Amino acid sequence: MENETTETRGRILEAAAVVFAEHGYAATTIRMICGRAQVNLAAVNYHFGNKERLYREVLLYARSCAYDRYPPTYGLADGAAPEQRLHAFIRSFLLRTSCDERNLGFGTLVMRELVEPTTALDMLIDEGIRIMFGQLVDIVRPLLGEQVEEELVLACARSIISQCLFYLFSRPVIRRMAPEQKFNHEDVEMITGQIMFFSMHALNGISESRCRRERPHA
Amino acid sequence: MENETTETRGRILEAAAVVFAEHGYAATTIRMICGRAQVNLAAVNYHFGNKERLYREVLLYARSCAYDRYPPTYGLADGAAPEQRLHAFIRSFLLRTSCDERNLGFGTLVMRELVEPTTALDMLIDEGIRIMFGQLVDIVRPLLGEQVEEELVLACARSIISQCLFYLFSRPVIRRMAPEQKFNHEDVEMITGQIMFFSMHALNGISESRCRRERPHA
Amino acid sequence: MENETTETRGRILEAAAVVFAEHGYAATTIRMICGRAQVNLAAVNYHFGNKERLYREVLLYARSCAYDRYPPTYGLADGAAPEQRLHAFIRSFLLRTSCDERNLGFGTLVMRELVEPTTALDMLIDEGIRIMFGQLVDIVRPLLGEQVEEELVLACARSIISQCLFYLFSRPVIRRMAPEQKFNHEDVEMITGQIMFFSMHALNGISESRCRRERPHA
Amino acid sequence: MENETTETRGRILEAAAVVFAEHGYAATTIRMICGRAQVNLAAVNYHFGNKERLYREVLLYARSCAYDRYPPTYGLADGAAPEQRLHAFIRSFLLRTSCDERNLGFGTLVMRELVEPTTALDMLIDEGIRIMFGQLVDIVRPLLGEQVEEELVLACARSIISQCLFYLFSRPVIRRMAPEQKFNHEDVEMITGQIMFFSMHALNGISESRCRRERPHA
DNA sequence: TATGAATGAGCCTTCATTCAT
DNA sequence: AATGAATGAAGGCTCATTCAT
Repeated sequence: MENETTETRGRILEAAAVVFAEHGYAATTIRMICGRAQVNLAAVNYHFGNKERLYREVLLYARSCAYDRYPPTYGLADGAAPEQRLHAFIRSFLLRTSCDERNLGFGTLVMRELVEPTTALDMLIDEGIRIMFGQLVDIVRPLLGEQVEEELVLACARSIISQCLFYLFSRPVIRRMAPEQKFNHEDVEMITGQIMFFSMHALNGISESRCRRERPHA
Repeated sequence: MENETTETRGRILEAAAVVFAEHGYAATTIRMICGRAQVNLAAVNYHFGNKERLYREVLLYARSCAYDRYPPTYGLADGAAPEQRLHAFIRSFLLRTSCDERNLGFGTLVMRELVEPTTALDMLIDEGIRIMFGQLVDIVRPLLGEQVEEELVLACARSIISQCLFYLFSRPVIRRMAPEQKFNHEDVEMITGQIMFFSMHALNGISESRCRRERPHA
Repeated sequence: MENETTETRGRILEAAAVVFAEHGYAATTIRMICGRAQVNLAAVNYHFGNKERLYREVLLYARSCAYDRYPPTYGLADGAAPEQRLHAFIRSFLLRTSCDERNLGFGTLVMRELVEPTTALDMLIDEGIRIMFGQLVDIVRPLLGEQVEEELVLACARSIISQCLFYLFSRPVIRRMAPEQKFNHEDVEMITGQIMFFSMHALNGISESRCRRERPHA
Repeated sequence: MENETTETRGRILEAAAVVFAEHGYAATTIRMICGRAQVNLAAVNYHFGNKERLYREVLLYARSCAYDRYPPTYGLADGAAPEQRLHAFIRSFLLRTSCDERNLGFGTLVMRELVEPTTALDMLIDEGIRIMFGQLVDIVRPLLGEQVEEELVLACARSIISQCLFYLFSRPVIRRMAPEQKFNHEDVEMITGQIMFFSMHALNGISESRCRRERPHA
């Protein structure tokens, strides 16, 4: 065959991503997935072995879809300044984890994995989260000025990434408290601006205060 | 009698809070709860009607326990300055949602509810989250200077609360990436400091930039 | 309650013995058992934990039923001669393992366990088969005369017990080759006679030949 | 071509014999067989129609293998005396049903069929067991002297064959009670000797007692 | 001739819930 | 107030078999 994966296998994968994202691993039944994918109940077992292995493949599949669409350098020209790179990082992060259907629920899946870790979390950390956080650290470091302690860089990176995660985790709350927010693309631009606004003021403030301390008599 | 709750009922409540926090609503079985509480399997349905109603009562119970121990003004003298009030807010938030057993898993329970909302989330929002967030907004507003738009205050409050939530959500990841972090009381003090450091620089920077724009010729 | 076991539990036990004997462990479904016992499908799990534990209890239950009805000394007066004791041993063995319904399929169950051993076989050997065989050895020994080597006693005991087992294992064949055989009580008496006839001639012959060898000049 | 069986078909047959012998008909899955034979999962149904027909062919195949290696006259010269013919019969029976791999589990397969008869048992009886038993009867008859009733001959033949079967059926028990027994070729010679010893004493004793009764005044 | 893909049936087990006491 | 017994529903998984190629 030309296509390396069966059509059935692909249909299961797409359906499973949506259902797992919507209901979580435990509450998702194989029957739900097969019903949505319009395939036989035993197909999951045939193609993936069992529910858990299907879940792991779904995580990888959704991640690759989301990252292919929105890499951390999304919309960024080569040789961009650190501030622009931070902007692109935040924006692509939000887009990647938004509930756009074509992300296959990637954001929600990871979020669920954080709250109810399975063995798949180690996989996500080792092959994704660690790298992603490292990229952020490399972006933040030059923004803090020269010779800044690594621990401070890490703390600032955490403060920034936490603001991005907030719009992932608090989506249900915001949807209830402010239903007019839709988290569509315009909202993402606005939220990116707010996070940038707050964070750049913080980083600049920190950078300046360290300069003053460094050269107090200047 | 004043204490309308029997001992059995109380034992179920305490056991259920821990088990629900550890395994989540769906993965928790009534057998687990009754086993831990050393009561009969039918006791849950007798005292609480069904699993869902027990869960709602558990949320309320855990919240009241955590809030009683760590109110938002925890360790704060009357008439404190805004910056001190922000410090107390952040610190009490972290302590309240830490995994100290006496919090009965309150932080984890809320976090799970965010990821897998049930009808109980509305209850939590209306009777808790909204108030808590309002308190933060009232603390942040004066820190941003006079006549600042409410939308900006809200955005800053979100940026601050998101940093507090981060240490709740990313606990499993941090536990894997940096196992030396224990989230005990010393860690809370340190984290509070980091969040304050980043946020005060941001708030001060924003405040200053607005002053300059307001009175450019001064 | 007065009766120590529930009625449901007892009904399951009796039904399971029959069905396990008829179809074997693997081919027996819990549905068959519950259907026959007229109880809910989950009752097996409630009362016995799982299929395997039920099976072990069935083995013990059927054995105690069969042994209570036909102990190795069945129909034997105290101080009987060795030949009479052998007769009683063989007869009670055949009766115990016959397909009389009140034996709850004990013979068939053990036979199946021999062919398809599970962990339950160790239990049967340690608590039953070993003792039973030891009793036979103690009966055979005096029949072989004085100072006979133990290995010879064991070999003769095996030859005798094998004839008893034959009517257990070859029942399906005999039923097909000689359908007039019913293995009812009269048949058991006749078969006992045949086994005794063959075996006593063998034992007597062995005993005599050893006497001649011992005292060749006598 | 002369060899109408393909290589795949042959591989399945050999693998199936071993697996059926080891696990029994019900517990054997087609996956096990195809896995062992290194053929596609659908090959069984393609070559044999279904599991049951494969099983029947396996029985026939294993029997022909075992009988070709160890015919009832194995190691016997023409015109041998009845006692020698009995010795050869017993010895070849034990060898044929031993667990030597080249017997393809024939003994175990027949034993399982006795315990869990399928329609294949009729086939085995009509085409094998009946003939085999008739041969034994013809050997035993002259050993009992002249003009002996046929029913007595049959009973003695049953007593002898039962001793041979014993070492087939009680293998799991013996393996647990006396693990040093390996049922290799030396063991077969020894066991043959024991069965002969016991049985010849019996047959001789019966024969003599009948002579005495026949000619009491001699 | 041979196979990868797919399927429908069924099994063991678990669970929340209810009932009779 | 509390409990042991019982139940109906459903879930994950396995299996023999079939189909299209």
